[in-house]
Amino acid sequence: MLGKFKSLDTSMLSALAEPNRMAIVELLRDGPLTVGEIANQLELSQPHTSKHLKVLSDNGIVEVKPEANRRYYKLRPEPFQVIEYWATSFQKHMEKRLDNLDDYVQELKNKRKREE
Amino acid sequence: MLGKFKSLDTSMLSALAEPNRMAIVELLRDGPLTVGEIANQLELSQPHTSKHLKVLSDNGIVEVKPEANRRYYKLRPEPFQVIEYWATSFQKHMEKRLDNLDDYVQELKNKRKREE
DNA sequence: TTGTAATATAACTGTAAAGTTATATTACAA
DNA sequence: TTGTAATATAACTTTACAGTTATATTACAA
Repeated sequence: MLGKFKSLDTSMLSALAEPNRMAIVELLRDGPLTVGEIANQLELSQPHTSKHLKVLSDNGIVEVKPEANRRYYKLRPEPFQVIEYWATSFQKHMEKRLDNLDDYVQELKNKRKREE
Repeated sequence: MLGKFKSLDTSMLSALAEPNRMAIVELLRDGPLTVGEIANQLELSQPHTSKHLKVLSDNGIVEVKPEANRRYYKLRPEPFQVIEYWATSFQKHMEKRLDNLDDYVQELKNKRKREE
């Protein structure tokens, strides 16, 4: 039967689904940045940026490295691995179901043939 | 340099990030269902279910097949392919950056050695 | 043709989250 | 020790969206 399936954390998805946060994440792809650098590049206010970073941080998408009075934010790789794994298994599951459907149809055909 | 990168559609992500909608999507993994069947299984009201299905439909995550006065909703495979591809490229991009960083550090070391 | 089942949609309410403004905290330099 | 730059956070306003209630639409069966 169709195998067990790990659900994807929807709060983590929500964190990524907000456009400004997605923009932050894409910025950080190229390396760690401070709050100020992020705010400048995306033309967001500092408190706004901090708030978004907190959401990303609470959901394990970024981590902080304090350095003097600056704070460097960088991406954690795990969430992206989790998402990739989820999408992959999801598709496998769908394909498998279609295969099973094929088998079922085939089975019906064979049955009919045997009864001719 | 780091290659071009296709952004992920955040509205599509938002559609998936709502818990009830994620539940609907996971239900539909196992095959098409009518609105009523989904509403029953998830214990959602009919209008509520229709509303969520509209969001999923507007974002290309499901498609409808009317049959008499029922409407069968089924998953479209594309969004999941897109998400997988996005997560994969994202990770590749990050790894590549780290490799470049390694190269850079190595370069600094060589330089220092030559200057000894 | 009337009644009913399945679904969509409009109109509304409540709440959560985005975004702003003002203030607190921390580290450092003059 | 005072001033300043970088950041966080509290308090607030506004907006978006989840969820409900009531009604409209469609297909079919009696």
